[in-house]
Amino acid sequence: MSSEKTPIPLGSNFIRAIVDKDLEQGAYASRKWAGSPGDAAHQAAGQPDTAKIRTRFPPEPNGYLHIGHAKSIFLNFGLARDYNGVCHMRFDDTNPEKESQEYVDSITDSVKWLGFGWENSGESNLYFASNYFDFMYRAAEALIENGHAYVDSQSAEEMRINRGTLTEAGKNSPWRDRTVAENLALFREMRDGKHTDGSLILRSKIDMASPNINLRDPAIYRVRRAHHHNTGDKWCIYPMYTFAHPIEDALEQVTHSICTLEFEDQRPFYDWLLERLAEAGLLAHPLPKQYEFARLNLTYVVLSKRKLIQLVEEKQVSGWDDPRLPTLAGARRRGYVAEGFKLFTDRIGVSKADSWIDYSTFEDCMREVLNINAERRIAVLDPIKLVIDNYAENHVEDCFAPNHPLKPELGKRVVPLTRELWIEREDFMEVPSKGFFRLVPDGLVRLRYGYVVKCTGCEKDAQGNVTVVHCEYLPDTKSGTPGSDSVKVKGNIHWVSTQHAYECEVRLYDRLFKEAHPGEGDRDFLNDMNPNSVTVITAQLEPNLKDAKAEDSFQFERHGYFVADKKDSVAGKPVFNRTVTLKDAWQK
RNA sequence: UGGGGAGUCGCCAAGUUGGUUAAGGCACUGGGUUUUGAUCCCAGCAUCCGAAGGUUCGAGUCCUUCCUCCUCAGCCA
Repeated sequence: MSSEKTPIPLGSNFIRAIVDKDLEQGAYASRKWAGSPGDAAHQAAGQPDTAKIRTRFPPEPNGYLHIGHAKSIFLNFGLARDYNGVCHMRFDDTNPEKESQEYVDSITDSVKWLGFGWENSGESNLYFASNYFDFMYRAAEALIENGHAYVDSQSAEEMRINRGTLTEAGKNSPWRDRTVAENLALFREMRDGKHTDGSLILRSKIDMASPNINLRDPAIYRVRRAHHHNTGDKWCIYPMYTFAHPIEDALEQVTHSICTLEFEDQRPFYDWLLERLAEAGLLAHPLPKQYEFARLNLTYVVLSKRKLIQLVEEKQVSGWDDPRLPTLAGARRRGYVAEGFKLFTDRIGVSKADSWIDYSTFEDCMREVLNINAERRIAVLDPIKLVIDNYAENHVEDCFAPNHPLKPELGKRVVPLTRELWIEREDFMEVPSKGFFRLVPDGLVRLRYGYVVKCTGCEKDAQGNVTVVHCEYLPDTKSGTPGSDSVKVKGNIHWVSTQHAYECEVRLYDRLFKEAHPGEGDRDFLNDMNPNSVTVITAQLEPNLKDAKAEDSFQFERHGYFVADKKDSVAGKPVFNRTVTLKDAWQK
């Protein structure tokens, strides 16, 4: 048995492999944590960090979170959870012009909704990049003092020209050799509001000939007179992402800084900056390391912030929480559930390969958890009347329907049976197509949880449309009675008593786009929108559905999963959104 | 055409230091169960790892060349 292979752990991916190795080698064992973010001196006075690893989820509060962010959330928070670490919730708010409290609120809501928090044993790991502006300023001065940064007087246009191209080296700025004293004075003037927006900029001094354009003296601090949602008007200079992000990670003692692939080229600067600050004594080793993974691409949706904003602003959808949008706020209203997101992220994995996930994979995950969690109810979405001609006119009879076929402990509920019922229009065919085994003239079918009935015919209007279907019931065949099995039928249809039904608005949602890759090639993505992405109907529901609370999910049997709308439901009068249909091997 | 990445079954994705039969999931296809044409169960599903050469007793894993795709030239993140 020496050749026994060790089983591959579930959810194994390259990032976990890195963490495993780091932990095994004790790469971060010497870290200290003073209970809050801070520089080398601050952390040195703390205790050995009990968190084995620290990760962070660092959105910019300039929009709503979407399904793509969910991947990052589960990755970062999930890693921390699985490795006895901590994941920080951090707002990367270094660009005041785009950010707002509204976005901060929606983001925290969504992350909590997915099941994560940042309170750990009395410590809140909710942070803002803007909390670190003082340190960032100090770090910038340290860079200047050590000859690693300078104030440039070139215009943005001049800088662009002198940056060179992908294949040609850039040219040094004529201001690159200002003295430390001069740079320091100028930078302080920038801070003190002595210079207009855009007139001066602080740049790191690295190499204008670097083949990596991100190393050609990247800008790190700009003058920008804008009100910040958090720091108000305290600052008129703001750090750039490139400069701010590594510092945020370091101050928070983050070990594994995980971001998407497009930041790969920034990693050399990330390391360069942190090393320079460590040399200056502002930070201590071990320093955080950046790792990149492939962002999520999902068919039939758009995840770009620009496009999402366009859909909302042009009122193509009802708002950021439109149930058809891939935003987490929209997904929640749609009835998608957090546990389904977890399943989804586990299922798609994490790698560096660009990939497109079929939207159906996402839907399947939702079906899978909803199948387990959602109680069953009966709903007739496209009603047509069925009359049981041999059933007593005013009789009301109790039928018993299990709340969940997989969970008998959830009990049964009573649904009233009467002479006139609503059934699904598509469950009757006067001339059946091949393979159809529901209601047909002279055919037998079971009224689910009730009796077997025999169809006796139908009535039609002047146009030939069926208006009423007639049948007769077989008295000994009631579900749950000894005789119920006496007659075997293949068809099984659902129904609601016309006199008891809850007439209700139901929104049938479908995909927002009709193309797998909206806007692919030179098409305008708006032209790829599905004109039938929502159909509002009036359905006939089983009466107790009136008591559904907002955000309660149900399986409407034989149809799919539906949720009582979070926004438009009122007590005693919920309205429902279709989350996802059931799989249907017949219609396809 | 410079730099940095990626290419394993229809869609994802494991494949540590080369070791001999290429995980797993989803989808799909059969069959069974079923008062949801759902669920569930069982079975099947890459002689091949972007291509071509090479090294080796042995290569998805090493070397060479080539191909394809993504990404970087904001005082955005």
